[in-house]
Amino acid sequence: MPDSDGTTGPANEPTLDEQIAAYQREFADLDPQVEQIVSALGRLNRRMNVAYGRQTATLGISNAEWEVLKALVLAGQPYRMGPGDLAKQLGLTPAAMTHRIDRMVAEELVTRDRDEANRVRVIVGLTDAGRQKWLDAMELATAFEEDLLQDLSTKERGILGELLTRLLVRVES
Amino acid sequence: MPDSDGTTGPANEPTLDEQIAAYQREFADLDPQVEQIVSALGRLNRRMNVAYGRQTATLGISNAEWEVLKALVLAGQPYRMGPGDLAKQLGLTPAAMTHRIDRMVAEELVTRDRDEANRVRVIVGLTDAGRQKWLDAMELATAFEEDLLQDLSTKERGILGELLTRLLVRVES
DNA sequence: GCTGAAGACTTCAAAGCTAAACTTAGGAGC
DNA sequence: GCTCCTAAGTTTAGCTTTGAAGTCTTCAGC
Repeated sequence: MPDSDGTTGPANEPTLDEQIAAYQREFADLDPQVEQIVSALGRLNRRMNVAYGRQTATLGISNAEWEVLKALVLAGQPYRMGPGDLAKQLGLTPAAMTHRIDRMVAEELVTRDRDEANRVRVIVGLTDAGRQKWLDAMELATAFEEDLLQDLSTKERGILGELLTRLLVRVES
Repeated sequence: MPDSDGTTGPANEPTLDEQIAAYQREFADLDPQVEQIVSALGRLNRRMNVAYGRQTATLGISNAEWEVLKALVLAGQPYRMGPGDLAKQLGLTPAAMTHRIDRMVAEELVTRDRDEANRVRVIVGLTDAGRQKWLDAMELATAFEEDLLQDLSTKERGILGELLTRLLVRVES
């Protein structure tokens, strides 16, 4: 759902094809095939994050908070992690994690306790309300994702997943 | 380049497979195929942005500034756009655009002038130095992207590009 | 059992973003 | 040719994140 009305102004965002053509004009040795993949990845992701943002907003949380809930659920029962590990997974500084946890504790999505066995450490735990928020968000997200992939057959989905995973393996190793 | 040394601490980021398995445990009606695609997309994009960030940093600019340069080049000769149109393309508020242009004018990457034909409007233009930065960044970026796709054959690249484009069309229309 | 050092947050100051109020130029209606 | 309205940017206040400095455990060595 972009501003599909052409009435907004003179400069609409170029289409993917226009974008690639323009880059080729400006940078001669560009591989259009590579550019198509990379640009599509970037644009897709931006659109998806906007969509997720709209969904989490209807639940009264932010995408940032949703990320924390995801990490805690991912950790599995009993849904506990240290702030440092959370920060690493989310790609944040420890300072940002401290503040984010502050807010989420105030909203009662998570708890923060000192680890009695090792009082340097802190343990962040998911509350029931937090787990429920994650479930609600998951419901919305999976519906959106299914809709996104609607035009792809099961076979095509398999191929796409496999190709993306190979790229990911290359970047993460 | 993640923290591939396991020495960093107890909680390493789960692999994609572990992540999907965990979500399935916690959310029964999850389609693993869909989840693989969506999660791979998200993780890929995060890694890529980190990589781009390292590259632009070596050129003395930020990813944010690079985005502005890209938009101006994309507009084509004579590389001029209004702040409002820039903001729309980059997904920023006009306020953020004002500040970002302030910084880039100070760094002499762009110019800001009032449109004499319509004095409500402002015109942001690319300087020669700005265009050169874009070229330098493009050089680094294409090398990285080619490396990222190294394991995919030409045919596989074509398939991937086509599938991603179909998803993008669905989200952008 | 003291002391120094390392580790795990937290605090503080500064950068960048958003939302909302404000300023100014251009047009429409009378 | 005023007056109101709209559009385009800018300014301001508040929030989130970062980087650096600070605090408080724990542990290793003596």
